[in-house]
Amino acid sequence: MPEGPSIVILKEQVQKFKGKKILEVSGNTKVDLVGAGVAGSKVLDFKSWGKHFLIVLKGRAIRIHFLLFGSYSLDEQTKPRPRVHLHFKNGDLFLYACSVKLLEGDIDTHYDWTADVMNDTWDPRKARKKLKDKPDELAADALLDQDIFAGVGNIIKNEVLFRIRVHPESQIGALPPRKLSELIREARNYSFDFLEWKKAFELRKHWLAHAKSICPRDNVPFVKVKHLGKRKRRAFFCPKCQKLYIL
DNA sequence: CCGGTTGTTCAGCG
DNA sequence: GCGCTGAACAACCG
Repeated sequence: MPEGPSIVILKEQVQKFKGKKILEVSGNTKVDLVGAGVAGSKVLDFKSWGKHFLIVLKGRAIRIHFLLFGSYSLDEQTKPRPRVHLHFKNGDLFLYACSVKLLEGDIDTHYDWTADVMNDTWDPRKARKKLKDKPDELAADALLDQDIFAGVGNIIKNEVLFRIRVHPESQIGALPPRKLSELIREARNYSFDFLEWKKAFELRKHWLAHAKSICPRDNVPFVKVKHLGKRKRRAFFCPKCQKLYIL
């Protein structure tokens, strides 16, 4: 369920609850939403920041993070033990196996929207500046850094690196300026491709590197690393066409 | 039954 | 306080 584009889809799907009053709240979250008086308040907006799904109320927001296994359903409860269940006059929102937090105060004080690769205000120059401060960082780790590329997950990471022909263990500081620009540009571009493919239920079909075994460019077997970089995530890359840049 | 995963946080240590 | 490591958590699939 994770990765930024999936959250953007969720945000679109719950639009019918925007402006509506939460009539009832329940679920097994440890956050005391009932005691906090969430029932009775109106949803002012739904927002997303990277992989965070935000239910904005007056003066506060419920922050949902689906981690690896989280999921949701609309109107029908499809799984046992919802973490959060919001009941509206015109339907229901069920959130399962997610992390829940209550953010107090203006939502804008909690988030830098320009760091979200899917956001209208995404600022590639800021990303570049942050990357400049981490020359030793591996390209694979940098792409997963939510302070720089909020919303990018492991699939997007692998696909972006394949697209721009960069080895995941390349160091950021060793990338030629043009390559660095490509990395930043494709982190956003691929996220929007991901969004469209996911909406069409054909995401996997478009994977060129992630979970694949042969490079579609030159038929060479992909290298598969189980725990690559400091974030120790799965990596798939072509030893032939993805260049290793080292300082 | 076991191993693996589109992710993050926190305790424990040096 | 920092950086690193491993554990913990969660649900489902093959």
